[in-house]
Amino acid sequence: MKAGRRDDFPRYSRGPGECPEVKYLRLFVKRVKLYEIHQEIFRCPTGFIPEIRRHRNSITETSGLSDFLNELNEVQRGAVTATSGPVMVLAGAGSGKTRVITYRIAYLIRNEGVSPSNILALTFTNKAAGEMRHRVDSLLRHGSAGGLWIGTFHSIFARLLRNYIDLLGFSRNFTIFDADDSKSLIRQSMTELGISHDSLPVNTVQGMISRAKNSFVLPGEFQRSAGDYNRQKTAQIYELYSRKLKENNALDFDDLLIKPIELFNLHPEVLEELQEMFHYILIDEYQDTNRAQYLVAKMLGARRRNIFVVGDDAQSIYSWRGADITNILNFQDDYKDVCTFKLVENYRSTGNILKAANSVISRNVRQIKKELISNRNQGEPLTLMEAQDERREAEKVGERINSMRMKQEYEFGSFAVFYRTNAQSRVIEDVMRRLRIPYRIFGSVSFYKRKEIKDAVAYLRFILNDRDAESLLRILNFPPRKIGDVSITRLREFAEDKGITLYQAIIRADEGGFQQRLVNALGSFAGVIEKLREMSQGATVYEVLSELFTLTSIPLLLQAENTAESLARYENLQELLSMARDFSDHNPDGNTLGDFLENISLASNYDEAQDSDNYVSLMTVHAAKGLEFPVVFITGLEERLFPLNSYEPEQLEEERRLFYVAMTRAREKIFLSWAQTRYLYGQPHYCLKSMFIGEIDSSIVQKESGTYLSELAGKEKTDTGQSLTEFQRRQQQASAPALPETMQKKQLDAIRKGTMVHHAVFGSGTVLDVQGSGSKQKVRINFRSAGEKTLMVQYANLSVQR
DNA sequence: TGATGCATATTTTTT
DNA sequence: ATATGCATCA
Repeated sequence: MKAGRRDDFPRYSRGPGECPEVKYLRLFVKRVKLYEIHQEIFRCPTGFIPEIRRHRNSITETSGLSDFLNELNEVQRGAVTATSGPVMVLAGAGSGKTRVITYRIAYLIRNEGVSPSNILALTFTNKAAGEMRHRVDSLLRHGSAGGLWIGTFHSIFARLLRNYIDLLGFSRNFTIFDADDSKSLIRQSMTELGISHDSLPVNTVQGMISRAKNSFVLPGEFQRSAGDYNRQKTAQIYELYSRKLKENNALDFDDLLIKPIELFNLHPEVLEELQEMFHYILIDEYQDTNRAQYLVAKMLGARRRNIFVVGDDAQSIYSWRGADITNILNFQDDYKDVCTFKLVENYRSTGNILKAANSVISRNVRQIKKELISNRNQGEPLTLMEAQDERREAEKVGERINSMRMKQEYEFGSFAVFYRTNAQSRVIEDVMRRLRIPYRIFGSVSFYKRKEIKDAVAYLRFILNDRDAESLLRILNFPPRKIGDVSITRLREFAEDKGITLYQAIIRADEGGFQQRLVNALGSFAGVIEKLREMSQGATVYEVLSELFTLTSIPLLLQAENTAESLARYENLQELLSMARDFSDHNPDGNTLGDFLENISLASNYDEAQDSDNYVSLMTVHAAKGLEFPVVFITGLEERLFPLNSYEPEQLEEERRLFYVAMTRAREKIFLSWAQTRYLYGQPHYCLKSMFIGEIDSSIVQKESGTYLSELAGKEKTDTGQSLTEFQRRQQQASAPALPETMQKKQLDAIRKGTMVHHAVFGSGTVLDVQGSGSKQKVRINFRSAGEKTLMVQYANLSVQR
């Protein structure tokens, strides 16, 4: 993400008297007309006189804006023009959320004379940031949005940290570690601490650390509050991991959010400076903010309190990543004088689609009630498709796409197929290919996560930051230089002995008493690095990368291998090369190696711009958020898949929101589908229809035969789950009798630590421990009469006791 | 040191 | 089914 120019950034050393506000702005107060639209929709404390800051030069031009505001409905207009003090906009799906933010920014600049560089707009995705910038740009005269701070939380704070991080003991050329890098560092930390990866999986630790960071719990506090054994171990790992990050002069994604908070706490003068900088703060997708983001936004906005948040609690689907739905639910408590606007007029979907979505989401308890109102016609009913298995399901989807494309005026690009888990995409993909339907999968392995790309990028990273040992280890023996694990271990010992970094050890390898062959290899490696580093001072990223490829012959090696895979990798490297060239061309004022790397680190695989080709879109429901399609297929609507194993009410509510997001993507038509059996991890499983199907108003759901579900109400009531409460349904499912032979394993998932089980020979006992999974799963059980035994789940024929 | 087979673990993942 | 990490052998 590129936003603004580096040089409009305030220097830390600059005194407060010189801040831009004093230079360009003067203050005056204006009474803003309060919009009295449906009291419920818009409430604002009475007697509230907003303070407005204006740009000296544009005070006069207020009239030209009326046309611009006419493009908004009343509530939207209210949200755009209430420019002072805290504002919350609850924007239902398809209600013109982005429009409100962009118009508000344009309004601030054009009408209120705010300087763009005093506005900070935070988003979650690069795509959203890009779109926002683009739309603001086209609302304003070209160029007048320059200096605007629009970007993702991560990219904006990465930029801020580049200027201040020396205050925290990092240097400004820090590397941003992605999830893989940090996993590997965590793994290292665990090994050093002698903590077995089996008893405490790396993924778990990574999750716990990330969650701690997202909640702004630092290692010290984590340690203090660590209750059980695993958490205590994790506390140690967290501590060591943080130290290692510092040694590497690296920040992980979460650090980009919490380091600013640490910085502000330690250096209030920096915070003040930024508070003087950002007069207006706007946050998109506020329901997805985690605690760290919440804190940092609150700190930045504390002085002027011009904080504007847009979100929809019903679309909060990232709680498992630390998003804290209470941030939006409690916004009104945090800012007592908040103006709240509810956007409920939906411009996207037909009446039936909204009716369906409303009927589903209304079952959630934790929510801010709001019902979307359609301004379109009723449209078609939803269609429910049942298939024997997932293959047949995919075929039905494909056949529908083909027939609708023939009959009606839909093109491939009108269709989207959603699924809950990525694993489901494979079959769909197969079938699409067979039916010759052009498709595109969103969110498969990210370009930047591919090995060859990561290797090349690791070189670039290391050139910039020679403390980045993670990258160093990646490239030291790639391409192979006969520097193996043994040599690396020795090298590390040598480095530790001398108290120098690994790279310094490489440079001084001749002092280490290593084999001459190794010294030579290390020397030639260092030669490559030094040469590239020198070059990187003046040359473009493209030139450095080309030189890298020449010096290391990585592309040549791949070409020589001449397998389909190696050639694909070769192509990817070429792609990287042309990306480097594009980058230099498109970012004339920020195209250093560091800029390029930051861009790569913070890019994601969902960012790719939609090209003009005409294809069906395949993606997970998560990836679909923020998009819309005329026709939507929601597949795999089965219990334990969608909703995915969620017995806790909170999780179930999140699954329901996810389903809500899926439905509200559709403009004209929704197909719901489920399969009676499905392969899961290579094992066939019988499936039950998802409870969500039964939650939709049955008068607008048609079977393929054309019968409405409401007509079947008497016969199939229990089947659709409609007459059952959620609780009853869960109960029924938990005790679902006699799943067929192959299904038993699934049911045995219920066996975990503490479960009471019964065994034909040993009698009853308590599960102490579960090891492994699948057909090799074993359990350790303490039997009341027979004592402790370890049994294979597969053969033990255990039954769960309640 | 590199290649090969074996065991293991598989939600979602804006950055 | 499939990818990934880990241990063992050539």
